[in-house]
Order: sequence, then C-alpha cells, then structure tokens
Amino acid sequence: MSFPTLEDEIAAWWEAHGIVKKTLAHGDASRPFVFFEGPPTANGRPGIHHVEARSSKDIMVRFNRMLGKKVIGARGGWDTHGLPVELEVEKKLGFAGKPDIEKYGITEFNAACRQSVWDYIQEWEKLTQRIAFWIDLEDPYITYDNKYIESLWWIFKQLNERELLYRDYKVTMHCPRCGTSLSDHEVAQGYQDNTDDPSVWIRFKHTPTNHALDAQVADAAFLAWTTTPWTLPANAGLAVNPEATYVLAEHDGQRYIVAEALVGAVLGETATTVASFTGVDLQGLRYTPLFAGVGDNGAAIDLSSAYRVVADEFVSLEDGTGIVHIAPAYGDLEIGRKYGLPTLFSVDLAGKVLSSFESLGFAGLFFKEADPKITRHLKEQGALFKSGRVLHTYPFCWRCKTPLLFYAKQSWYIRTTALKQQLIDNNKKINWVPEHIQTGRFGNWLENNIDWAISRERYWGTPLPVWACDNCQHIDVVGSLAELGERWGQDTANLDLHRPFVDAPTWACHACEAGTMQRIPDVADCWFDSGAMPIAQWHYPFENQELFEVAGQADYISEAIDQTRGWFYTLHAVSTLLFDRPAYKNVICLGHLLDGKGDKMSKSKGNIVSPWEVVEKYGADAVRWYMFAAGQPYNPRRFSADLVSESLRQFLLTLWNTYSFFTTYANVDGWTPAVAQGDLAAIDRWALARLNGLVRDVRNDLTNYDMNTPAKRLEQFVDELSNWYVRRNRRRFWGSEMNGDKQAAYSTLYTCLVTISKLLAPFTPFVAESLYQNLVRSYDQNAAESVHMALFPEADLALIDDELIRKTDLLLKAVSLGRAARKNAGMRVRQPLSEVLVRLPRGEQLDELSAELSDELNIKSVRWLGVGDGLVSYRFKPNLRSVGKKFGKLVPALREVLAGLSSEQAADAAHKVETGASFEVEVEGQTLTLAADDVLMEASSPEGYAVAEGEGLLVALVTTLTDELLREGIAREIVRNLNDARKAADLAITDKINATLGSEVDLAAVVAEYADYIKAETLCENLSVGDASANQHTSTMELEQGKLSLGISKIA
RNA sequence: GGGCGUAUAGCUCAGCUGGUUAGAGCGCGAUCCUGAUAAGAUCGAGGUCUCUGGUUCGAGUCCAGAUACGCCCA
Repeated sequence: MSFPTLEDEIAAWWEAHGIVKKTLAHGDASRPFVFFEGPPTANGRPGIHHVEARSSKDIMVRFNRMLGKKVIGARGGWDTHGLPVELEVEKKLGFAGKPDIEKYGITEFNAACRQSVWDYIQEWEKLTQRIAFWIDLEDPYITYDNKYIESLWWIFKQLNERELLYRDYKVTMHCPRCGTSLSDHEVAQGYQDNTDDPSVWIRFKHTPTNHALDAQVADAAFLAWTTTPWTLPANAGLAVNPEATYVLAEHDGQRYIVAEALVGAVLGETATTVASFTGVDLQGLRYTPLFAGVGDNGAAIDLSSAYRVVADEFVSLEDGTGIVHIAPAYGDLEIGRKYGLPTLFSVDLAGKVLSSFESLGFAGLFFKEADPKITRHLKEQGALFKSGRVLHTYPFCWRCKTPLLFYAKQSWYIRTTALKQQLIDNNKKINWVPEHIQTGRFGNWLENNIDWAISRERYWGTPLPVWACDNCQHIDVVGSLAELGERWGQDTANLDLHRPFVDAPTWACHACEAGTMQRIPDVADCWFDSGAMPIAQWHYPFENQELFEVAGQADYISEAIDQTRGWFYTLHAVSTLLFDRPAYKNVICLGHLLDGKGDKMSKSKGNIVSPWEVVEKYGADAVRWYMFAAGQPYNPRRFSADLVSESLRQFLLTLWNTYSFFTTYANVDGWTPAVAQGDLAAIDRWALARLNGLVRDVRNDLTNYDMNTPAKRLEQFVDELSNWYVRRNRRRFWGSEMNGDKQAAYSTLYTCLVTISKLLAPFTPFVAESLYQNLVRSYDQNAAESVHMALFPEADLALIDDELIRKTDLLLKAVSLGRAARKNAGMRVRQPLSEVLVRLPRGEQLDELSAELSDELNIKSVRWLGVGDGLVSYRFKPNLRSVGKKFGKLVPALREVLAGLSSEQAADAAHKVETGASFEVEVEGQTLTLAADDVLMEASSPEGYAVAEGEGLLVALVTTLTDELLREGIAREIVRNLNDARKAADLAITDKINATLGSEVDLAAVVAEYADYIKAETLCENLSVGDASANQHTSTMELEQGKLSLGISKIA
C-alpha cells in the first residue's frame, strides 16, 4: 500500500473530471461561507509550516462546503510589494542602498521587483495543489495589479475625507551614510555589543514658574544621564517615573534631584537627603534649557511647552538617575507627542550637526565626533556633573557599519487611535481560537493602539495617492484612476500605478494658483495592501458591489501567531475604519512548527524541513493528518518526518486495513449495499452507536473551529472499529452462507466505512475520496460525484445507545483483565478454560454480553460474583469527590478507618452498599453515616484462582484443565498451524485443501472429536493421519506431547 | 525591559469546573494473538508533572514568584 501513489491516482482522477472546479462552484449560494486567503509572497520557497497553514485553512473550508454552503473567496492571493522584495532584488543586483537604486533607475528596479516576486510561484502552486488546498489558482488577486491599487486609493480617499489621514514625525532607524531608514529586521542584524560610548551626567537647573514645589527645590538641579550627548541640543523635556520616590539631596554644597533608589550610585554615600517627593509631584516643574532649541530644517519653533518635567511609566530605576532626558526627534517621539513636547533637532539626515549651532563650534561635525565637543561645551557652562565611558549595545548599519541615528522624519499616518474604542468593541465580536489571543495579545495591542505609520520612502509598493502643492502645501488625495485623469487632463487607462510612472501626472494647484501639484514620493506600508484585501481583491467599489455585500466580511481566516500585529491587525483596522465591523468572524491563530529539537525553523539555522520530502515519502494526507492530530494547532509543536510516519501507521494504515478487510470479503461474497440490513447483533448496535456519537461530536467540534479533538476522536474510533469490531466479527464475514446475521455485519461495517470517508473528507481529502469512490460511487451513480461535494454526515441520535456503549467499555475492561489473568497464570488464549468469575462494579450487569466475554477469552462459562456468594472479600476507600465536601478535615482519618475495617465489618458494609444502603463508621469519636456513593468498594482476590483486578473490576480464572479441555486446545493449535501453513503456501483464502497430520503424537481422540471443526476452520476436504505425501507443503508444530508434522495440498 | 503563550515518561502529546494508583501513542524488553493488518493484546522498565513558596482535608490542575523557550513589542 503506497499512499503517495494512491494520491497521484486520485489527483489524476480529480483532474480528468474537473472535480476541483466543480467543487469550488458547489454549494447553496443563499448560504455563503466567506473565506479570506492571507496572501503569501512567492519570492521564497514554501516550507512545511505553509503546509500546516494551508491545511488548516482547507479543512474548515471543506467542512463548511460539506454543510451545503457556498464558499466565497477560495482563491489564491499573492502579496507582491514591500521591502523584503526590494532587499532581495538589491541583493541580486549587488546594491548597497537607495542611492544605487536611484542610479539604476526606478523603472528598471521596479521591473526587477515585479519579476522577482514570481521566482517561486510554480513551486507554490504545485505544493498548494499537491496538498489539496483547493483554491482557484487561475484567478488569484495580486497586490500589484492596477485594479487592486485603485481600490487602495479609494480607501485612502475615504480616510482623508474623514480626516483620518495626517502627516507627522516618525522615529526611524536611519543610516546617515546610506541616507535611508532601516527596517526593524535590518536593524536587528546590526547590533554590536561592547560599543564604547560617552556616559555623561547633566545638570538641568530648575527654573521657578508657578509650581507648588518651586520654593522647596529652588536652586536645585535635575540630574539626567545619557550616552548620546549629541541629542542634548534637541532636549525638550525630562521624564520621571510617576510612582517612584525622588529626593532632593545635598552633595558638595549643591542640591540635586534624583531617584531615591539611585542616589547612592549617583551622588555617593556622603549625600544628605533634604526632602523627598513622589515622581508625579515633580510633574510640571521647569528647568533652564542647555541650548536654544531648533526646529526641523532649522525652522523656528514654539518652545512654550518645552523644558518641563513629565511623568511616565516607561522611566526605569535600574540605571541612570531615574530622570530621563527626552529628545523627541531622536527616539522619544511617542513620549514627546504624549506630553505635547516640541520636536527639536540637533543633527541632520547625514548625521551632521545643524548649522544653527555654528556659534558653538560644532556645526557640521558628524554626530559621533560632536559628542566630545558638546560635552566640553556643557562642562564650560557648568552643566556637566560628571562624565565617563560606557560599553553597551548599539545599532549599526548592517551594510556599512555606520552608527545609526534614531531620527524623526515626516511620515504619513492613519489615525487609528481615533477609532480605538471601535477597534476594541469589534474585537469582542470575533471568535478567537485560542481564546486568550482576544483579550491577551491582540486585546492588549488594541488597548495600546498607536496611529498607523502608513508611508515608506521606498519604490516598490502601492504609491500613496497624495499630491501636494510645491508652493502652498495644499494636499489632494486622489481616489481613482478616473479622478487622476480628470485632474491631470490625460488618459490614465494605460498608466502603470507604480513609480516612477505614477509620479508623472502633475497639475496646477487651484488653492494658491501658483504652485504645481506633485505626488509625494512615498509608497504605502505593504501591510496596508494585505489588510485591505477584502476590498481590493474584488476591485470594490469600482466592481462587484453586490458580491461585496456578502464577501466583505470573512467567516473564517487562519494564519500563524506572528500575524497578530500583522495581517490580523491590518484587516481589523481597515474594516473598522471603513465599516465599523470586524473583518472576520472566526480566526484560528496557529502556533509555530519547531524543529525536532524545539528550535524555530529558519533559513539561517538550516533546519528547515522541506515539505516535498515528507509529502513524497508519506503522502499529503499523512502530513495533513499529522498537522491536525498531533496536538492543538495553536500550540507550538515540534515537527519531524518520523512523526508523520508514525501517524501514518497509527491511523491511515489501520483504517486502510479495515477497509481492505471489508472489500476482500465483500468481493468473495459478491455483497452489495443494495440489500436489507439484516438482524443487528449487540455488537453491531454498539458500532452504530459509537459511529453516530462520533458524527455528532466531530460535527460539533468542527463547527467550533476545533480540528484536533475530532482528529483524536476519529483515531479512537478507527482503532476500536479495527481492534474490536472487526476482530470480534471476522467469523461472521468468513465462511458461512449469506444470512441475516452476516448481512447485518456487512451493512454495519459498510455504514461505518462510508461515514468515515465523509467525516475524513475535510481532513484527508485523498484517502476519503478513494474510499468514497469505491464504497459509494461504484454502487450508486446518483451519489455526489466526489466526496467533497457530498453532504457531511448527520448523526442519528436515536442510535446512540449510551447504555450499550458504557457496557461495552466495561466488557473491554473485563476482557483486558482476563488476558492479564491468563498471562499471570501462563495460560495461552488458545487453551480453553472452564470458568471465569467476574465481579463488576456495584449496580452493573453484563448478562447479554457474557457470550462475547467467554468467546473472546476462550472460556466455557462466565459466573458473575455477588456480595452474598462468599468467594471474595471487600475493601473500602472514601469516594473523595463526595466525601471531601461533607467531612473535610476528617477525610484522612476516614480513609484509615475504612482501610482498617475487620472482615466482618467489611462484609456487613458490602451487603449494605450493594443494595444502595448507607452504613456507619466511627472516626475520631464521631459517628459518620456513609451513603453507598460515599465509598468505593473493591473486591479482593479469592484464593486458588488466576486473578487480575482494576477499575472496580475483578476477573478470576479457574485454571484446572480437564482432558476434554486439553483436547480442544490441541484441536485449536492444529487449526492455527494449518492456517499458518496455508498462508505460507500462498493459498488464496478461498482455496480448499487436503491435510495430513503426522503420527508422532497420538491424536486419535482429538481427531475423532474435532475433525469436523478442524476441516471447517481450514477449508479442508480430507483430513488424514500419517505421513505427508510428496506433493504436500509440510511444516512442523510444537505440542506439549511433542513435535507434530503437518502436510497440506491445494485441491485444484 | 514589557505583553502573551508554552513547560507532564527517552520522543510526540492528553489530563474537564482541585479528588482516589497521572494517562495514550511511538520507541525498548519479554510473552502472546492473528487467513484483514505495515497491525493488535498482556506484562515490564521508564515521571521529584521545570523550580520555589502559598491556599486546601487534598494541587499536574488554583494563587504568587523564579527559570528556560517561542512570538510580538520596546
């Protein structure tokens, strides 16, 4: 059995019959199920984690389609813009940064980017198909399409009209040499430990205004610490921790304000505390600026709100002075904005000190070189408390090793904070799997929402549709190609909406009638592309307006946890901004797949598992099944190919074996499902009860977006079907003529297999299809053409006989104990025994299943033990669940009292408990009344039997062997060995034989009594005793009496 | 540094509102069963449930703190 081969055949059959297309179109349009495909970029190879993600998407889509719904949005989608794409191309072209791109030409560069995003498209499509993630790959949405971009423009215009689009500073990590901002990812690559930097403590002299503490802190100075003296000319404020304690301390005749926790470290032990304050009280105090503040590009700036103390949680007391110098332009922009501090500048984008500081002698210096000069200047001004050097971690450009600047640049923002409450409220309407994301990671993120910095000074992306007047700064946001054409006065039909073509249209500003409207150079954050996909994939509102009414909000999406602040957020933000509703109703947030050692898979570690390797070896279904069954997909999980192999053997092969058992005999008997179901035996009713319970549960689980629990239920069921139902019923399928009982066995197993094929369809589409085609379509051409267009099974609740299921569970336990008892007594199962004694838990009886028990254990009779028969004694334990609440602290003593009951007391108690009556015990001087349910009663082993016990059950075997039993045992040994011989001789199961038993052992009595039995069991026509003839296959078997030779020959 | 999550047998994972001897599968050893089985059964070896403290008659489970790892953010 090769699953990969089977899958290839099924895939070919799907292809030949157009099944994927038919299925995608299938379903009741009045019951839509909307799915959003989170677009991957195809400029890298798909990994095994993509198999996980795509399987998780597929299973829910398939399931809902099988509920009869019409799935909308099952189409491919490709994310094509963004910095990662640009970097990839830069690398290929050997570029060192933006100047190289400008030199090369934006047209050519963007053409290269457009090309590069498809590098691995074929592999993505192949893998998507191979693992049967059924989406329309012929009509994907592509984020660089003009139509897609036009929808984004429409969104920008909406936002602008509602005043949600604005321009402000944003701190970026800037390389002064390359003249570009770096992405977080790039910055992370360039941190260097042990960077030698200055470490200076600065005095900020208090200035009295109208503050309550003015008098107290008169003539004192705030002490702040920094390792970047070059930012001091841009200082706009000082920050303290609102909850920390600060002191006014005297040191060398000077007064300083520092955090109490750091006073020793900063001022030394000799400092004396004059007064102390809570941080929040210092808020609003003012100080004398060190430098004259300078605005952006040297512009004059309103300084009325500058040079004061603010209080914020972010201030730490671990190092420094507990007072933090704030330079909004160089890293503290959020704080500056939060407290209304102006954004002052000291160096420009090339890292050179601004010319405004000319008179101080350090203008034009590179910021690192300016550090000592600035420090000396401060010393001369008396503002330096002390200085030194420090080794710490600092970021450098990963390309050119230049130290990076935190730099506030003008940037475009979407004012998401204006809709913070709506974002939070809409999140409450989303069903998160797992739940904790909703209030945890995602909820917290929304609570701390900051405006969305939407612009990037890059090339390959959706151009912001913002035109600005070069004279009066008037802004015009363009919402469509048509609008652009109108303003520009030219036809835009063939205009590529990418730089540099989109930069060409200009027009006269009608606000000032002097300037020219020119597009700002920025492109959009590519997260905006994917967050807007619900709208842009349909080119809404320019097309598909009716469809969008339904398709604009997803029933289901799924991606990995790293998308919380990525796609999950951008979808949510765009949908809330535009429509004030969540973009998706249900979301499964996958955990990451880790490698065999628990490490993250990454290219750099070289521990990526290729999906192809696993899929080719074990098949897509095995991989899919592993993804669903191996654990909750939202937990991080370890992955290795061996684990897939295990899950294949464990589940798919067991199922397959059960299925081949069925087909083998159905073929022998020419059985078809178009006949009456026959007389159901108890075990048939059990199987159908379990099956319908399974259907009910699996349906319910999947409805709740749980894919792991149903996978485990299916594993459990298939295991029981194979190892109990089939094993117990082999005899019913084998040999006898067709009758009501055999019919019942066939139809029961058939029903189970057909139902499983449908239940499995969302999980393992190939195997499910194979079973379905052979079991259903081969008999019924009117059935749905593919299992994937069939309806998901519905449970017949009337068949779920819980009582029978419970009893069968008990029976299985008794069987298991019986096998253990046989093992303990050294009694092989083939040797019949005379009697088994079984003590069941109180109130249980298994009379109607006793035949199953004696047959399975090969024991002639079953005797149920009761309290009155004197064979066993009893012992008691408290039933903690009920007794704990009643007796509390007495429980330990009660446990001892019960354990120490005399045999008379125990027998007496057993009689009472057996009838459901209560009994009394003395515990620590108190008389406690114990109801029957307050204790657990266990039977103790009777003497002289082979015994096993557990879970309230006791099984004891009578091991005395009579001659009669021994003869039967020998007969069974012979049957077993003859059947082995048949197998060894490669006979078909229906071949008839002649058999010869050797004469080494006297078997006259056995043969006389059991010849018919042996012949029937082995399809033997003639059974003789003597020497095997020359044409017979011979073998030898061991009996207690000695060796016995066997010979068999096939009857032609 | 912050938020969120994870930690149970050699491996991969269950363990419901606190309850009796903490389970399953794989792997290992032994024995057995079997004309569907690449399977299965029984027994065995393998656990200080990451650590420390607390609540409780009772903690893998609840609370607090710590450690390690992952993701996101600084």
